[in-house]
Amino acid sequence: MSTYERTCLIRGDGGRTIRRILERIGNKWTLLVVATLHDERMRFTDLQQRIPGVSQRMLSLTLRQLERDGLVSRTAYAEVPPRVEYELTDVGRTLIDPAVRLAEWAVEHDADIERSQQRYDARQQPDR
Amino acid sequence: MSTYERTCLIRGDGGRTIRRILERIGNKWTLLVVATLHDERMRFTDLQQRIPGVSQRMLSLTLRQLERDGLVSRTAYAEVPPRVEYELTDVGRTLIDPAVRLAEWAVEHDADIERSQQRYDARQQPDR
DNA sequence: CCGTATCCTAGAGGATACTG
DNA sequence: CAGTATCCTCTAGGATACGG
Repeated sequence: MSTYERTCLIRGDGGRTIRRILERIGNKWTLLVVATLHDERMRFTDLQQRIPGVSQRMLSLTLRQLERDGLVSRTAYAEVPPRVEYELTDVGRTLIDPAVRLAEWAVEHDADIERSQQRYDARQQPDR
Repeated sequence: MSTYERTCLIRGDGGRTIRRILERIGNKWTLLVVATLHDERMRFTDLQQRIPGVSQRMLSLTLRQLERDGLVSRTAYAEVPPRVEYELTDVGRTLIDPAVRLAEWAVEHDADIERSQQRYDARQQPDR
């Protein structure tokens, strides 16, 4: 597959594909939830503890969306107190690899980018 | 590198890395601009024509951010009328591969996800 | 031709309180 | 324990108009 063909995956349909995926995973908590669930089933509270800063509301919304998309499965046990466990589905697991690639890119180029920003800002705003 | 270690790239620092990259490329037009520039230098107007739906304002903002991050270089020629050309930098080019992986994932699983959503919605909202 | 300035709106996401 | 409900704020992004 040529570079050109591969790039067409991004802009082929006027960007609809890439935009859909970014709407899905581009929000604040989705990839964090997926990564945290990567190797074990987990309860709501466990997730909240392992994902620093997430509120009940946002965790709930994120899980609901992931469940709707079929990336996460939810199992409720009829117990008292209630117990609910979440885990990645097979499809959900396939998301980890591309997500990690992106994270690798980020780690690898973070310093470059920060330096570039500083140079840019220094040039643009020599005042103050 | 184990799956566990790779996943740590995502949540290792409390998600800061993945969030930074998503703030960078998770917006509406960035990846589209990068993909469009993948193989040739291009003028502002060319970009606008090849990216359906982008406004002057958003294209301008997106290019400015990409320039600041060092992913795109901007060359202005002192002519009348003015001519400005944009192209990917070396760092910018390295973003294409992980972005394409993500797009591949999207294409591959889009149908699955849509079916899952329909089943979910049918279960949740049998009313109306 | 290549932008910036201004104004506006929808929705993402936080804080807090309440419930089966 | 595992969530909803409510309220609020802030900003991404669209529309439009203007300027070098």
